[in-house]
Amino acid sequence: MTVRVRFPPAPSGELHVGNVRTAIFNWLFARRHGGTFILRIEDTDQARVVPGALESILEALRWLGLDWDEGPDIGGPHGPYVQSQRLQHYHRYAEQLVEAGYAYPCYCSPERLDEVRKEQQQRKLPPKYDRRCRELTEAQRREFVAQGIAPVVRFKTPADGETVLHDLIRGDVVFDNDTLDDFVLVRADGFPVYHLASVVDDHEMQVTHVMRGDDWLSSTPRHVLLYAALGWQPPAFAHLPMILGPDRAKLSKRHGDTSVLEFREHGFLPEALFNFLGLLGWSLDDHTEIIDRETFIRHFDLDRVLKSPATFNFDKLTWMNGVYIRSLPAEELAQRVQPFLERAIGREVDRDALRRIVPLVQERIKLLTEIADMADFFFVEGELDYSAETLLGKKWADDPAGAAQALGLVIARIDHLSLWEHEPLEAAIRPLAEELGVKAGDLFGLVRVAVTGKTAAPPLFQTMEVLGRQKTLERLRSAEGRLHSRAG
RNA sequence: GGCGCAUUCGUCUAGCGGCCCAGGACGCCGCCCUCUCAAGGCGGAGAUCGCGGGUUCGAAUCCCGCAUGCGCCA
Repeated sequence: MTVRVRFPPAPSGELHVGNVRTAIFNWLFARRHGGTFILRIEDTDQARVVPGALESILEALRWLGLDWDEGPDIGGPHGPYVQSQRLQHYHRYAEQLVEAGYAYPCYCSPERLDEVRKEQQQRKLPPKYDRRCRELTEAQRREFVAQGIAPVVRFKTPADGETVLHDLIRGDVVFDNDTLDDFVLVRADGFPVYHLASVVDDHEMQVTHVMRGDDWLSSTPRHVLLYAALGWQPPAFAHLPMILGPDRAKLSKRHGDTSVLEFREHGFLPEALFNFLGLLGWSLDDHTEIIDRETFIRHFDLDRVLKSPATFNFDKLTWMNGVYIRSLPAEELAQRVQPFLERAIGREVDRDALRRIVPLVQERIKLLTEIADMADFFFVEGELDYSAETLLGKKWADDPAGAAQALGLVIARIDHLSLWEHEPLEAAIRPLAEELGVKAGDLFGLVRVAVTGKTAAPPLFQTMEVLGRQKTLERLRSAEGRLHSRAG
């Protein structure tokens, strides 16, 4: 049997990291077993459909490198892959269920259902439909039809017995049928409810494994019952542990920036997010943390999926992102970082210049966005923005004249260097510290602020090399000048 | 309220009866390297394995209760 799995997002908002972990596990399972990964759009709840959401979901999946074999945009042998375009399928089976006595039309008004529910709550009973329309006579039914009441279709849940769910991750889970409701299959507006639509689609699309969040576990007995009533073989079920926010509640938009595309905006690499999410609820062994896509595919399986939920650990993701950034070829990192830098400084940057800068910052950034803070000074024209206090630091705070003199000497030493590279630069400047009777670090610190405007920056001499003779000297003279005017 | 699921360092996890008075990773702390910041190296603190009963020569690992958390149903 060849594996067929699906990922069914609702186009009601952006794809968030909790959902996408489910997509990753499904994708991995399909790729591991040479199976098919199906993308299906569950938009039967039309009121919740958000314009543009579908496109952004597809974009997020593509960004993470999750490709699908059948789906709304590419079609496939079991299309269409959008539920709102499949209504006739659901109606056909709903009718079949009614005719076979497994379902019935219900004409109860929302008001009546509300009253029933309230009364049950008062009597501390579980809220359940009281099944009043289950045994309507033909005459009563005709009467409702004559009144023009649009019915919902309800499933006739067995009053007793139990339904067993064989879950690949949690084992057998048993539900008493009397705790189940006569749930709605088709709403009054003719749209099917999730349970019907997903069962029908999973069957017609020949899905072999339903892997979804744990939050669906409680509704699965309904699905099992539906499969039986329709005379179908149910797929295998695997309920994945959920991802929690810092407050240990199911991760959602409420927890802030949880959308996949927002992670992209914040400078995370797709391969890092993929790695991190793939390790939430699954592990390769007792020590491997950095796992590339191919290794995931080679080893992923359900037997190492955990049962317990996992809290999303932002710090670890950030660390992992740094690992991936450091492992990138410089050329590639330059390419990835370019849009973030351009956005920060507000103009285009030259790729060749960036290529020379990247090696200096590569092991200093954990997020692509950090390129801005780390390298913007390379692109500043004219004066750098820093205070005299920053320039002088602790060492020179009481001796601006000394600092000015030191800068003057630095300038004199490097002004006419024949080779403007970091080694000769260092060879020219380092001995000066001893001559001045100051620690090398103190002299370098002064020069660093003069050249970069920052106290924390990439290595000084390489920075000077990349910055170039002209800009470096300009900045040193500017700093010297500021100190003179301050001292004077 | 009913039903269901889960419970190992702060967090992600290893562990499937003796190798564990519990291993790895993130984070935290210290030291080293060092021109700052990082990266890297070394070391440290951190879990009576939710609690209580069993079973067993022996339990984080098996069984039963309880507690707590979460989810679903409206």
